[in-house]
Amino acid sequence: MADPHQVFTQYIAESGLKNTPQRHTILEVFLSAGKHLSTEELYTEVRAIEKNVGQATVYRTLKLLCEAGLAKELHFGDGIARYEPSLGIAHHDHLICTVCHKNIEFLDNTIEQLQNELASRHGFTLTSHRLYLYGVCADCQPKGNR
Amino acid sequence: MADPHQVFTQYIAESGLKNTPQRHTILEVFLSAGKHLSTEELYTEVRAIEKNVGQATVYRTLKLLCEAGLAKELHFGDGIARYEPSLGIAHHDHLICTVCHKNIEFLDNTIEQLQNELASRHGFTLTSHRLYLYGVCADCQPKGNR
DNA sequence: CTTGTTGCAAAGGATTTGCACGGCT
DNA sequence: AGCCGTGCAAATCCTTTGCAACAAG
Repeated sequence: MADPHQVFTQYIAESGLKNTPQRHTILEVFLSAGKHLSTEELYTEVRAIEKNVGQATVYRTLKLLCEAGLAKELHFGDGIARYEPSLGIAHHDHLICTVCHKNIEFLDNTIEQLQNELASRHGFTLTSHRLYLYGVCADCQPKGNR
Repeated sequence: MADPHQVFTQYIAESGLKNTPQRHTILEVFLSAGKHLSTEELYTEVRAIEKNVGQATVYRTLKLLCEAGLAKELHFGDGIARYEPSLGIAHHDHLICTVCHKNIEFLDNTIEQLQNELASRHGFTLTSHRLYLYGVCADCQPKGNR
């Protein structure tokens, strides 16, 4: 269970929306990409399969996927939005190399818990959070070790 | 010491740049704002003092301030960049209300330390990080307590 | 049939850039 | 004089939106 297409279909039905081939193609490509995709990258890959898809549809569908809880929007600091699948994927944060843009996903339960405590201490009901660590990865260290 | 104008002047000198009235006016307004400013807000406030300043200069100066370590760029998720002074201001993160956009600054040393450990565990040299907690503040809770 | 959906192109909003003029140094 | 900085407007970049044709329920 927890099949993304199924979840999507259900979300669509519940919202009175419609099930179109474009949407499922986009979801398909999005899920199988295996990495964070920008809208443009996703658009390009989708176009490789189905040429009759406009970028507007990719933007609209990506937004839909976020609402359906199937995708998460990420901002790595370069001004363009990236997306990653989120269904059945454990929450995690990102460690990003500012040189090669490689990124590592991590999860630190202690940090997560501290965040929740902190929010409730301020009377907030936490809905989401984003933690981005920017640095230089081992391969990109200035003192060339290679 | 650690007078921002002084730091700025020094940075400018070291970089072979020039000391202009616009730059100092912008810095002045920026420092005295006492809150996070978008480029447009800063531009508007600067214009109230000196009408002969273009927004391009505000953008350019803000970038300069970031390079000089006097400002930090923030992204609250609405697609527009905001800035806050950073010189002599302790590092902190942000807790943002998704309803009224009010934001609280906080610092949790344990979280900070865990981030560093995490980064070095992955071979990264951490240069900066951003932690954004999004939620609903006490005043904006759905079940109207008022 | 009714209403949501699509692709295209135009519109938008934020930020950047080209350029000729003006001002430090 | 030389060079950086400035304002203005045009240009970009990413994303959204209007619209007429189209397709799903």
